[in-house]
Amino acid sequence: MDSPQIVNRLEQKGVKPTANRILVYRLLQDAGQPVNLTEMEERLGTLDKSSIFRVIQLFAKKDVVHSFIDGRGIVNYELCHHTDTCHHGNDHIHFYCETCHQSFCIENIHVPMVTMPSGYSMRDVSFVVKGECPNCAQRHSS
Amino acid sequence: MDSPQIVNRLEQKGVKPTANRILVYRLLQDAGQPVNLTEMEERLGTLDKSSIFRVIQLFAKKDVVHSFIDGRGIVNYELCHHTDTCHHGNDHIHFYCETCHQSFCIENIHVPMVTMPSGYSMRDVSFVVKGECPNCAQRHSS
DNA sequence: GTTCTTGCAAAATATTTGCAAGACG
DNA sequence: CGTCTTGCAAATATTTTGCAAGAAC
Repeated sequence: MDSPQIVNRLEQKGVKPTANRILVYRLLQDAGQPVNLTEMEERLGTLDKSSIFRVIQLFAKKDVVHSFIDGRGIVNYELCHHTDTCHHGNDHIHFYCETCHQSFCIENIHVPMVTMPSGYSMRDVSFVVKGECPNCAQRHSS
Repeated sequence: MDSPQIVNRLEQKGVKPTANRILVYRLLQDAGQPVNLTEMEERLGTLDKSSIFRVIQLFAKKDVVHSFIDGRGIVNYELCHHTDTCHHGNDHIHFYCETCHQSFCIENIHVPMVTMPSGYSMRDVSFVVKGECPNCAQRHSS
């Protein structure tokens, strides 16, 4: 996705496309997997942590990204690929590798439906599997 | 459960029953729902945070408690009710109330089985539903 | 020129460790 | 005595906010 397309995408979501926001969007896109604030800070050396934070907060509010808590308790962000304004949360499960501390989207496994006891409202769900990712498992055995 | 029974329980799990450990165990028992470190510190005014931390770390290692990350990214602990030494993780789902920030065990909903893509190992799972608990929902409507 | 955005600094929150004193056996 | 446990202080890590300067319109 080129810059003009990112601009379109952001405007579509009601976000004014500033330079920083385009940078953050591109980072999320290039990463291809969920990233946390510290990782974003490392990869965007020029941007201040708090600027990234405010961009990503805005993205979350405007449904440009989804966020979830990884297996360590750290917030991770990923682009929302849904069209238009989606107001749903996470629909697929995530995997957290306890060796390399990376998170992965398991897009083809949807979060199973559960029916909460009456009285509980359900605004979002989070299903995180912890273990070791294929990369790290291979490195171990070799 | 009285102190002698707590002592038995701890010894059964291979934990030497010191005064602090019995206090922490009783707190978890009385709470009846998952609690985090800060809550424990508040309720055990006399115990130092780091002492509680080391007790709860030991409990987790010895499978006296299970831990999970709540909807805010904060570690919560609950007693493990399984007999003997259990080496499984969490088997039921949790609910996190975004209003009162309390966590609840939904004991009668087991974490649904999922089959990860090949190459991923699966050591633990976490299924957290976020929303509003019955108490807070009622308070809203009244 | 008014509003929005950004960068720097620092506060707030949660977790974790170092170390010396004390308890226990 | 030697080991385990505890409390205090402080380090670390992550998230969040205050504020003033700068950019955008």
